[in-house]
This record gives sequence, C-alpha cells and structure tokens, in this order.
Amino acid sequence: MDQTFGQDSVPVSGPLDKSRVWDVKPLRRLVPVFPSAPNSSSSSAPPGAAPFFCTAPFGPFPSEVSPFYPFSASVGAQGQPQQNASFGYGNPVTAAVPITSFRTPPHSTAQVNGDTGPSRSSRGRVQSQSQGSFGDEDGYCDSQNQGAQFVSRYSMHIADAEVNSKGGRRKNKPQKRTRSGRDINVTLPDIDVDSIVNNILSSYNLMEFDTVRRTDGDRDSVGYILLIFDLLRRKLSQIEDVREAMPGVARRPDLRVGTILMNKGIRTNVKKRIGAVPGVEVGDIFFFRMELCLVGLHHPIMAGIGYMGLTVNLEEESVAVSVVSSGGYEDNVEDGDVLIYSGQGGNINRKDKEVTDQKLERGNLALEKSLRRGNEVRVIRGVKDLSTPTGKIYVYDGLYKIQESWTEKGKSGCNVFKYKFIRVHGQPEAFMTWKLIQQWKDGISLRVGVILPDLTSGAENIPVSLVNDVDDEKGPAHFTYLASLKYAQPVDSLEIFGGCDCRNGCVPGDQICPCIQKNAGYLPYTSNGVLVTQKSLVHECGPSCQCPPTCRNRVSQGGLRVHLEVFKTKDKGWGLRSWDPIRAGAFICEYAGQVIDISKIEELGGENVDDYLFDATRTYQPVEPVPSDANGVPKIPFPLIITAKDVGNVARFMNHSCSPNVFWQPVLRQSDKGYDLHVAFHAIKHIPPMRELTYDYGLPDKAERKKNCLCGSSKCRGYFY
DNA sequence: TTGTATCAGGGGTAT
DNA sequence: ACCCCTGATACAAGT
Repeated sequence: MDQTFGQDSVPVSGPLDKSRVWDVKPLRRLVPVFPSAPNSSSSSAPPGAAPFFCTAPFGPFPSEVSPFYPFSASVGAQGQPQQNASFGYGNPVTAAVPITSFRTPPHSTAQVNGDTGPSRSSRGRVQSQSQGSFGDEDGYCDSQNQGAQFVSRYSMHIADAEVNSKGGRRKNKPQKRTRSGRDINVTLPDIDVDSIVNNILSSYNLMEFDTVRRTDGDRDSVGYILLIFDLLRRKLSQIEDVREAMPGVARRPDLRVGTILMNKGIRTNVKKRIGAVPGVEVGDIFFFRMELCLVGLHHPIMAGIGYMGLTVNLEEESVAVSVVSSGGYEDNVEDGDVLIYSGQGGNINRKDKEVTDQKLERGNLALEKSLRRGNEVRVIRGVKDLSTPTGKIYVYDGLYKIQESWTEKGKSGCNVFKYKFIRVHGQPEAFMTWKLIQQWKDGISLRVGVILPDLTSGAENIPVSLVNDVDDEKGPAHFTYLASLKYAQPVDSLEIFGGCDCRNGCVPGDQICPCIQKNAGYLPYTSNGVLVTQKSLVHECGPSCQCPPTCRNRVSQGGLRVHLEVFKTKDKGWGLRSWDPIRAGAFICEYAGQVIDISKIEELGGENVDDYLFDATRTYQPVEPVPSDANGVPKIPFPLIITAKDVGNVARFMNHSCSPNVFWQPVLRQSDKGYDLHVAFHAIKHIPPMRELTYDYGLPDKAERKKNCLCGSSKCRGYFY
C-alpha cells in the first residue's frame, strides 16, 4: 500500500464557508495529467464563486424530470429474472434461478449430495430422507420447530411464497410429527439450502474447483471463493430474515455456507504450509473465520493456533503455521510489530469449567517447536469493529517469527503460556495502518498531507478528507459539491405509485408492502445495509412511502457510511479511498451530478470531452466471477447519463480499473409524480482501509476518445473511456 | 460445527 | 509380532 505521508500536514480547521468553492483540479482521467491551474489554493475561495449547492439526501425531490422514454415497471418480469444470483453486471444469468423458484423437487437432494461425495452433513440428510416419512426437511428440524405456533407461521409463509412464486412448484409435506407423537397436517415450506447453493453455483459453472487450484491458489481463485462465499451467505441471511429459524435455513449462514463449500471442494490452499499463502496478500481483510479456512490462510475453524505435522530426520513434530489473535485471550497487541500471544487451553474461555494451568500440548507444543525451529508463522489479527454483527474483522498481518516463550500467571491465577511474535521485516503495512487510522480519528496523531478535513463542507454526514501526500498540488479543480443526483425534469411515470405504508420501516417478509413486492418479494438489503446481490434494478422506497428515512429499503439515500478521502495518486491524478474497511456488497456512495440528455453527449463529441460522465447505457464487463452466459447488458428503465463536471460528489473521483473493487447498481425511487433513477456504488469484495476504490467505466456504443489505462491489473485492457 | 488425537480392529508382512 | 490403514469416538476450541 502506498504509505507516503508527506510532512506538510497542516490540518485545516474551523467551519468552512458553504458558499466557497475551491479551485481544485479534477483528475478523474488516468492520463494525461492536467497541468496545474495557476490559482490553485484550496483555502481561498475565488470571489464571485458559485454558491455552494447541496440537496438533502432525502429530498425534497426535484419536481421536474426530463422526459426520457416511458418506463414500464415490469422490466424484470419481461426480461430476465431480477433476482439473479450474480454479481456479474448485467448478466442475465438464465441459469441463476430467481429466489422464489429455489425449490427442490422431491428427492433431488440425494442426487445433489451424491454428486459431491459423502460428507458429514450430507450423509445426515440422505439418511433422514431415506427414513421416508418425514421427507428431506427433517434433517434440519429441531425440536423447537415442532410446536403449533411454528406450524401456523409456516403455513403463512407458504401461502405468501405461493403468491410470490407465480406458480412455482412446491412440495406438500403431508405430515409433521410433534414431539408427543401427534400428527399435524401441515404444509412445510421447502427451502433447501443445498439446492439454493447448487443453483447459484451451477450458474457460475462452478460446482467444483479444479484440483490444481485447490492445492495452490492464486489471487483470482482466492477472490472467487470469497465472492461466492459472501454472496451465498448474504443470500441465506436474506431468506433467514424472512423465515426466522426455520428448518433448512442456517441460523449461522456463515458456517452453513462454509461447510457446503468445503464439502464441494470450493476452497483453495487445502494443503497446510509454512509461510505465505498464494493468492492472499498482507492486509487482506476477512469477516468470518470460515473465510480464513476456505482460502487456506488458517485451517482450524475455531481454534486460534493452526499447526501441521512435519517429518524431519524421521522424526515427526508439529509446528505452528498460523495464529489468530482476536481478543479471546489476554494478548498484548499494543505494538504493531510485536504480538504477545497466549497459549491455548486451561479453560480460559469456558464458563462451565474450572480454570486450570495450560499444558504444553497441541497448539502450545507446536508454537514451542516453531520457536526452536524458527519457522515463519502467519498472523491474523482480529480488530474490533462495531459495524459488523460479529464485531470483529480479521486482518492478515503477514509473517512473524516467534522470539521467545514463557509462562506466567493469568488473571485467573493459573499458568498461561506466552509467545513473543516479531513481525518479519519488509512486508507491507497492514495492522499498523489500522492503528494509524484509529489515531487520526481519535485526534492522537494527524493525517499527513491533509488539504481539507472535509471537502464536502458538511454536505455529507461524514467528512471526506482531501489529502495529498505525494506532491504539492493543492487539490482538484473547481466543482460544486452536491450530495445527490439532480434531475432537470421529472421522468413521467405511467403508473401511479402511492408508495408503501410501513410506518416503522419495511420489514422482511411483509408480503403486503408494495416496495418489497417490486423487489421480487425480498428486501434487497441485509439488516446491516449490504446489498444481497447485484440486480438489474433495485426498487427503493421513495418520497411517497410512509416509511422513515431509516427504512432498510432506503440504503442509497442514507448518505455516506464510511470515512472517505480524496487523495492524490502517484500517476492517476486524484482518486478515492476509505479509512474504514468496506465489506463486500456494502453501499459506498451514489453518483451525484446532473442528469443530461443523451443528445448532449453527441454534441460534446470530439474535443470537448467530459471526463466526469457516468453513462449507464455503456456496456459493462460483468463483475467476477463471470457467469457463463453473461452478455453485459444492463437493464435500466431509461438511458441515464450523468455529468459531474460542474456539480458532483465523491464518486466523481473514483478512477477506472479493469479489475475493479466497486460496481454500480441502478436504483429506482418511485413516487406518484415520477421516477428517480440513481446509481449506487457497492463493494465487489471486502476492501481494506486505504486501498483505492475503482470501478469499470464500461465501453461506449460509439467510439469515443480512448484513454490509456494505468490500472496495473493483470487483466488490463490497456485503455478505457 | 470441525479438526485432532487416540484407540481398536483388520489385514498384510516379516521374523 | 509388528506395522499401517481405517473407522469410531471423544473432546477441545481465540466461531
């Protein structure tokens, strides 16, 4: 990571005049770099500057909208299933089945499991199925689901599902037996996690990983696996939201999906190894232990110490290969390059057992051997993060060596092993960057190179820093900050849409809510505001809905959620990155600016190129993993084109990359007056702090001026538009 | 929930 | 008698 922090950091403080416009330089293009403007001082506003313009995130919405061609609300219905389970942009994914049709034909589960070889979980299911009378759900039933209460709830869900699935097949479960042996006539919903997963996986042509990649990963395969994992996990969460604790749906989707992928061999670096893991880079972040497992960074699913047997001179011994320091024990993590790691065992973390001295066995023994042997050990540091449900993010902090070990009395008074880990030199900063950012936020240390602490002057709910620690350029060229999209005229709506009536916010599973119905029956976002899957169109609640701004179906209207900074890149002008980690699917920002007519572009043509165009009508490369039948055509209700040349938000600084980490999602907000189509940016994968945010600018229909691409990706096309 | 250690038993081979 | 492999089982474990 680029960690050049200059010396001339003078924090700009105090309230900024909102009418001020600073003369800064736009460099969204990669090449060529603009020459410096003469009066490029960020702190002095030129006289007669345009007034600062800002719209509140929730409206009022413009009453005038441009007359694009009428949009029929049935885009999804007439075209591909909207709920395609793919991140691939605009891929129709015919093989990806809409969520409402994820239904298992009777006995297909056995088939599926048979394909993938025996495994503990699948064996259990097959067995329970072969018992006959209960059908395949029983493998997942637990006692709590057998009461009459649940029965009635299920029936409700089924009725709802029926409405929603438009004739999708469903099995009838003739009988369900209660614990007391009483038989109840009940129709169970047949949500089968395995078939959901299989449907999605087959749409990717990815039922299994080839052996080579399973043994040794690379960047692509690691990315692939993590993408699939989180996509499936979000999908399961989405279903679980609607059908609480029902059989067949995991209460811990992460474990459930992890198990399935492990059994299917959709994992990599399966063989344990000492040292670096191919495809995983220092600084990579993870949100679940399962992810560490799937990419081969740390094999134990729970335990903190990973070790392997090593035979040297006919003598076999266990050596440690990886440790996770996540706060379960009393580790010392104060120093960024040193880690005092506690040994395992001794019932330190068990409430039901008496604390004892730790023994020199298992992981402790392996660490001891690694100390003697001097082998490198991978260190994954757990970082507190309140924005995640688990409250933890795992940061891969690279290789360490164990310098010494000792025992000491822990808080409980029993002996605890301690191991002193020293970070191997010459690795990119990872955990250190996190500590640094925390210090910037706490005001303990100053971010070097800050030109403006908040270039939005309060237009956003979170400040956006303007930073240059590369050279002495004082900022991008003048523009007016606007937090949202500005329509010149309303887009006429043929359909009268009064909005929903969910006064406390739209609730998953509410089959009456028209907004949820428009999204094929499911809220498009998970409970923490993460987009479940890329869709041809997301229908958000609009101005005429009764739900509050905090409604789960208004994610893109809620403004920024992470602390962004506009920074000067080494060779691509200005760029955008985040101080906060961003998880896959999370909303980042929308593309603000002025909506313009398509004819405007043609006028521009030739010389007067607008470098701040967002053109939704371009052809976009599908986001990886590439589904087999992607055609790259987005499904939007009208040809949206936005210019952020004079007026825009942080999104105008996002550079192009041929291997992007951000994608855009069309979002429709509807009212009785008309339509507002917005462009929302979401993370493709987990993005560590300070990594540049990029998206694919797409390919225009007509030849426009090409620019040389400097994204540096192995898949770089060499140019972009 | 999984990974790991441990043990019992079967089958093969060497002494 | 011994080794190696396999399956069963118990149990620990920084979810």
